[in-house]
Amino acid sequence: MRIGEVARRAGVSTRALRYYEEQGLLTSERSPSGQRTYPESAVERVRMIQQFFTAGLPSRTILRILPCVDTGHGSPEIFELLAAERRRITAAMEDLAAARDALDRVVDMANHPTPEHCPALREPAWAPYDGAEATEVPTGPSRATALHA
Amino acid sequence: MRIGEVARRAGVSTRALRYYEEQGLLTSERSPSGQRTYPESAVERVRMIQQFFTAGLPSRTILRILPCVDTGHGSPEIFELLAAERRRITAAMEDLAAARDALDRVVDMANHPTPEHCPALREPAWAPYDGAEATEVPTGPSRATALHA
DNA sequence: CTAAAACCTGACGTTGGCGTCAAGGGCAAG
DNA sequence: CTTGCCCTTGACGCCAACGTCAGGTTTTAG
Repeated sequence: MRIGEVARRAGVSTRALRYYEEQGLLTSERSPSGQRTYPESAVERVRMIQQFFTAGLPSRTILRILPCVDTGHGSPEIFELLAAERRRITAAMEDLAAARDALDRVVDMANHPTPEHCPALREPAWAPYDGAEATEVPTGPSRATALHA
Repeated sequence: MRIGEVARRAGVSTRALRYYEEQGLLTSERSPSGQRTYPESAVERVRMIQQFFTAGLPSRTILRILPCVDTGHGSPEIFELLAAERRRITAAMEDLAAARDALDRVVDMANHPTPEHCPALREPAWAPYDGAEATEVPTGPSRATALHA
């Protein structure tokens, strides 16, 4: 299998695959003409790599984990690394949950304008912020709708 | 309150606070000599900003959310933005859970060196990931069956 | 045979949330 | 007055996972 098919099937760019190889995360055979050739298992390997990247693991960490995946065993240091990353992930999930709840609180506050749930109405602390400056952001007052997230 | 105390109490650097101000996320009065002065509420505000950053919200998005926090109401676009970010966060949590489970599988694999549980030595896939929908999604895989309530 | 894909190797660009000097000003204590 | 700590603006550095362009080769379809 050549690089393009792996990329399509794994849902990444060919650039990413070459980058993974550069980082030592992925190996490839070469055809006589120099083109990369991959086994079927590469697709899954790439998906796993992607999963780890998505979870915020840096490539160097993944590089240390993958041999353990390949061989099926690892040193105590690797186990500690795995445990540490697991803790990091758990902490990140808690942070995300907290931020999500914060967003929910914002929505609730906007839906129920009661002073009890609305610190902005209790204290005039950040209140002098509202009018002139907060609506327009960087340059030129003429751009109304350039927003598309 | 001056910048140093806000920084200490909010657990960020003074550089970060100046950066927030530069991005329009935080305002300050100035003393006659030009030093920044903050109200008590700034500490809480900074913590909220940090929480959003930790959750992966870019500063421009936070910039659009904060006025809603301040005033207690927002336009429909803001509500859609909040909803979209909430979905992003939920998806990110699912990705994290999937990666965590992948790590757990690595550990299990290393603890039980039986070929049945060792995909590196066998054929079958080792993730609840099915390659069926691997057609074309360039930005971030975030598909996971409901494993979180 | 030819033209379009697909592939190759560099190599520079991007993005964001700061860190980190650099060079100076303000202000209380001794 | 001077020491020392905190503050100011400005500007460059950084890191990581690629995107993207350039310029050339290989494979494939017609």
